[in-house]
Amino acid sequence: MGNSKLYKGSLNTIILKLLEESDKMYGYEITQKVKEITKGELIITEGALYPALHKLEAEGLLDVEMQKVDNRLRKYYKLTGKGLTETANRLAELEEYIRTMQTIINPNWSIS
Amino acid sequence: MGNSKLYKGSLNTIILKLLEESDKMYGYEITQKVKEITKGELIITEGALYPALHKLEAEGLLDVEMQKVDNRLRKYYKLTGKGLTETANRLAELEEYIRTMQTIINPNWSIS
DNA sequence: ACTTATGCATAAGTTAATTATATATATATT
DNA sequence: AATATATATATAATTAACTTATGCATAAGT
Repeated sequence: MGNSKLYKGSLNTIILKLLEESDKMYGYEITQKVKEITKGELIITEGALYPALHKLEAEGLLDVEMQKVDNRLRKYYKLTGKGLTETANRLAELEEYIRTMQTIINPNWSIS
Repeated sequence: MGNSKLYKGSLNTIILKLLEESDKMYGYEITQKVKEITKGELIITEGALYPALHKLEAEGLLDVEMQKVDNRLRKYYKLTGKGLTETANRLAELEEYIRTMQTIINPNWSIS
């Protein structure tokens, strides 16, 4: 993922947010969607994505539904009730993180 | 650090930015400064801080200067020329990261 | 015929953290 | 006087989230 190490730790949040928006998605679709909306800035590799999806499923945040399209297998993931709640939590954490980091970048504390 | 995993990967950037502002600082001072400016949101633990400082030094981004104050040892760190350049790069990466994540949080792409 | 795109999966290695421990002096509290 | 908290640095063992590499399989483009 990404060119900088900062993305480490944010993959789960990204997946959850996308599923909140799109109801259900399959793995490959997620990688393409992220590439599209970030204009190529963020590339989700399979080695990161699939283990992450499996973990979120194991935690009860996602439900899976298999489907065969054009003779190719797709695994559609969607948020569970628990997953929806957790998505809100993760997004709040992300916003808190961004606020904190902007406090550090924008040092009004150096003037005082 | 922090309560969420998002901070993973941003410690180096934080250290570099603080040193850019304050010229020279010692480890313990960094932990206190971060605690202060983030109002307790972000706690830098020693186990994370000192290895990070040593690594930044090994990479040639920081210079060290020992000093004894009140019979206690302090290791003051300051940016090298290379470190100053790298600080700018890391901050640009951080801003790019924040922009990207805000694109994902703020999904105008779901309307189209 | 060959490459690229679609689609999922896992194993080995890396790295930045956490957690725990260690040492030592100074100051505040009971 | 004894004890706890603050100041100051350090490292070792473990964990977690990645990267990199590999593997399989079908569809579409050149």
